[in-house]
Amino acid sequence: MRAFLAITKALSDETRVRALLALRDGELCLCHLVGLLKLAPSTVSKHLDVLCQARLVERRKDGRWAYFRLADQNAPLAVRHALRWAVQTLAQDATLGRDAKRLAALRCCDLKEVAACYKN
Amino acid sequence: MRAFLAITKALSDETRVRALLALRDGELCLCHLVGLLKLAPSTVSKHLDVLCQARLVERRKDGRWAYFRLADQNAPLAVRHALRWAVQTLAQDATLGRDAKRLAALRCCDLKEVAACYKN
DNA sequence: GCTATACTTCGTTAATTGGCGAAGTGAGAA
DNA sequence: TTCTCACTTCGCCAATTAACGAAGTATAGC
Repeated sequence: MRAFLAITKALSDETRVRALLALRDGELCLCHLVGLLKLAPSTVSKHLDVLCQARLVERRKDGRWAYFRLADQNAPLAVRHALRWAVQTLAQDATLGRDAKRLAALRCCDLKEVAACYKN
Repeated sequence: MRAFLAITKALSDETRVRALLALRDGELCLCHLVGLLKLAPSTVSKHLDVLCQARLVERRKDGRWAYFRLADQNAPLAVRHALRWAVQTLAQDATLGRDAKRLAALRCCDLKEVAACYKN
């Protein structure tokens, strides 16, 4: 029950769902997600932590950068099924479609450039 | 996205999950659920309303009694998949197992007897 | 009609949660 | 070793939410 509720709570916030689905096409670092979601880095970091606690997302540290990616085959069955359900259900979502376009652009940028989101 | 979040929010509270899964073996009236969950009738009614809004549960009025049952084949695909996922994932849950036992007893009782939960 | 009853709605309260900026951490650059 | 920078943690505030009891609604029985 605990693991189940961790998953449903993680999926019950639009910002977190957008962050999660943004990882469909491969890993991103936090500054990518900050650029996409246009929220404070601390806020985005916290959301990603919730997704990691639920095991929907995995974190990888590379130097100063933190990369996030969707859970893989090693994740619990409940997590994999939840991911599949979410991706299928939201396949046609308009907001996520717009996000995907913005992300395609962000992915092409140099990391240094993307990380300019911190320069305020 | 709106429908998706309605489902995940509905599933993100333990009380609601217990109420939902209690309906696995057929419909129940509110007083059954009040007896199971041991919460105020107004609280349980509100939780069931959230589940109905998400279309996970359907409500049927029969005289003074309100019966609730799981969504059927007419429900949206997203709802049916969510239900299947929840039931599968929580198949072995200890709390829900205990609930099932208590429910088996409650189902045998006369409705008048069950509705004694209002007599406080 | 009138009353009792099963449920819902409303208003309040306490706890949780999402947001922010400031301060802290730790790895690479200088 | 000192500084910079990407990120995380902390403390705060506003908004949301789960809980309750009281009041409202509607139906069965007298």
